[in-house]
Amino acid sequence: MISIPLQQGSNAERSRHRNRQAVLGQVHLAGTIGRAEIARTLALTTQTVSNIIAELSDDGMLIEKGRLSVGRGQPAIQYALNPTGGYALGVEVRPDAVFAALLDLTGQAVTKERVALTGTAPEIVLDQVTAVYARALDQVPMARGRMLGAGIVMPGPFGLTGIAGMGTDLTGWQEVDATALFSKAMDLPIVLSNDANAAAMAERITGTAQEMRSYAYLYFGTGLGLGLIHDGQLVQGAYGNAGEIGHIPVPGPHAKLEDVVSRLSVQRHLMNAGLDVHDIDALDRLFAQKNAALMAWLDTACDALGHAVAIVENLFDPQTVVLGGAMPNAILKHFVAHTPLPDLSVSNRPHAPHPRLILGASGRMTATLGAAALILNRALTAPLSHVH
Amino acid sequence: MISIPLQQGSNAERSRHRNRQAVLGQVHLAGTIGRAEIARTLALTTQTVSNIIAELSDDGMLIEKGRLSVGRGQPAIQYALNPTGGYALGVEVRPDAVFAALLDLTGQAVTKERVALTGTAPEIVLDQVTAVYARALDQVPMARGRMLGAGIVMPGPFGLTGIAGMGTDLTGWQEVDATALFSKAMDLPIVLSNDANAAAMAERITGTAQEMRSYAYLYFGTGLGLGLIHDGQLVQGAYGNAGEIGHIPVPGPHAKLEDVVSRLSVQRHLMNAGLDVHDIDALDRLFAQKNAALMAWLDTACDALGHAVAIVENLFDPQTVVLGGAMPNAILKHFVAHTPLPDLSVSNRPHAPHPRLILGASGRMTATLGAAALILNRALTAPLSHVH
DNA sequence: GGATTAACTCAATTGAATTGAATTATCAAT
DNA sequence: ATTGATAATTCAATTCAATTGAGTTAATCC
Repeated sequence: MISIPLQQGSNAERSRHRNRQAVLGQVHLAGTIGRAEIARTLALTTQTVSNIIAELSDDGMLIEKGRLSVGRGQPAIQYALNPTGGYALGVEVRPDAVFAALLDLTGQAVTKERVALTGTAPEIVLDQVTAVYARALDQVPMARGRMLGAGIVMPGPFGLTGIAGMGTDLTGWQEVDATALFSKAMDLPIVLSNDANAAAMAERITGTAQEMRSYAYLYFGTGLGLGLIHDGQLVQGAYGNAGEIGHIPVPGPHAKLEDVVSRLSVQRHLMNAGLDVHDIDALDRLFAQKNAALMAWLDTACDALGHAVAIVENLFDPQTVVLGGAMPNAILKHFVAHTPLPDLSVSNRPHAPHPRLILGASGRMTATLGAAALILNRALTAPLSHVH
Repeated sequence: MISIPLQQGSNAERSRHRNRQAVLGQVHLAGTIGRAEIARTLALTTQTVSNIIAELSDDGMLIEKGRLSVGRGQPAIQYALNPTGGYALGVEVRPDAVFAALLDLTGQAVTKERVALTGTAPEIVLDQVTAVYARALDQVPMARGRMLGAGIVMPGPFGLTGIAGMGTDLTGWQEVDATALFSKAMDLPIVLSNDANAAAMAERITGTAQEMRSYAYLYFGTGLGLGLIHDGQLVQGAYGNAGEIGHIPVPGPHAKLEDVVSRLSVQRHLMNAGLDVHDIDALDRLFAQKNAALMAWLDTACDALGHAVAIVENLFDPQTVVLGGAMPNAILKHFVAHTPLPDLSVSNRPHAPHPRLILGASGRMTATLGAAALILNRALTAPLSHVH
């Protein structure tokens, strides 16, 4: 059950599928909305939308939310996503642990769990993931039979590339078809991605970028990742490894960007200052204390981040750049406030509709929640068509 | 008649339109192909494809090319694009001249023209463009009534941005809705883009990237541009200014990439060496003579280009990077052969299916032909759907 | 020469949209 | 308070473009 991009023709069945997706997407975007308005935005007739909504209500995906009177005419019956209408599992596999969360259709987490790993071999990981999935279903029996799929986040890059074997890869997984493996073990549709892509998608489903269709997300993980959303869909590249912004060369004594901007980088820097900091909370405390070593690192990192933003803006011309990831919220806020935004950029507009750099989700679970968002997005976003 | 991306539902009419596009796309891709094979790749029935092909043949878009026997069974009637079935006009507006070309449905140029400009004011440009369009229709009367649209290439960036007013913009056009203007003047669907995007699309329609759906194109223009093709469509960014790779900072004494890699850069460098070189042919002759100043510039440029390739590969993970533009072919070949490809890249694969850097179209008309390709692509490429 | 295979065609059916007419609920004007 | 305008909704009939199933044709294989 993998997702394959395919040049495919259209027929009645596939049209209906697309229209169901589009209707759900409009409801998600609006929060609550009436049929006539959906019909107008999708260029369908109200009758068609009525039929689809009846179907989706039967399936438990939508619920009525009373009537809303706007000016003259009969007030429109409002519809909203039914939270219990569908669930998505998000799983993040790290070298030392598996994080998992079960999200309802509206993107709310209904379970969260962390499981330590004794190794990263596929059998060990698979055992723990299926176990955590089973426990999630036990906690939320309603989700059984309503699972939309599972998003799996693993350290990229995927396949054999020039940056493989550099510590980011999960040992034992280089030659494995992870999608097929998880799909078989859990009997679910699987989407596989890296942390940055997942986090980027989370912003579209529940975060600060819900109304945007084109934006970039800079993700603080072990390294630095980039998630690109274009027309509401991830740009994953021809082989699924797009967004490895941490590996681009930067000016200065360091070889690559994530040597200066990443969790590993700050840990190394603090270690040189005699501080052994290994988790987000400790980092948060240091920041609250305005620790000199940390502040020095932040200065360098802000400059490098400005460089990264310059590249991303000029290459993609996004609506905005979102900053988030496995970092304390206060530090991300500091970055948003203090990163020097380049003048020489297509995004340096006199009357910009959005800030160029905004705050995204932070904390340990960001990528895990994003993994589930990859699945939810599939249910809620129809590919767009270009009309003339 | 502009192209607006829109979340839109599907109905019978729009399905048929999509299927016609997809059938034409398969014929274009294959050169000649039978109905049953098209039906298989598009997941439609042969009956449906038969009906669509009958329609397209009636419209003059397809022609029969005999039967092809492959093993057992009745040999399939082969179909090919009918060159005279549709035409696209490509227009490139430069500060000093307008270039135009009329392409038939297969991407062959049937007319080419250069018109000098006395100024860049919208009225002047519009007059010359409509005149050159009229002359093209006179030369190819068959094209009258069969025009698919016009692609217009103008110096970006579009709208007000941080890199506007830096010599790349066309004076008098900053506040103008160029698409509406051309559309009204010529009564044609218009696609507006920059030179790099257009050239990138040309490779997909007639060039070296016909079978690829995701690649990047580095374009030597006045500056250095980037065209991104993802899933067979241009990635233009939220405001249409994606691909301004020339403006990203580079290591070294220069501020930005196109200070080192571009036509302006080589001209400036040669000027410092006492050589006043202003056109492609002169540059070609210098290269043939292995001129020392030029060779020195090439060394620096190759390094910088390698830096650009590293960024593009790690951010997009494309199938390949195509190098082309308004440069002598021999020099582009030199770049392809001598640009140092970074080891630290997701594209550095042990068994790469494509070379990482390949040669694209070169010469003065590259972007002009590409402008027309933007229109042809619209007729030949259906957006893809993700099936599970 | 008969069996097999595959492309193609014809006619009937189906799925999902649209169309058009009728109904209902609200606002606005008299 | 009544009436008219407006907009959402529903019902029934229609239309569009696909699929389905049965037959025909033209090649290869044995």
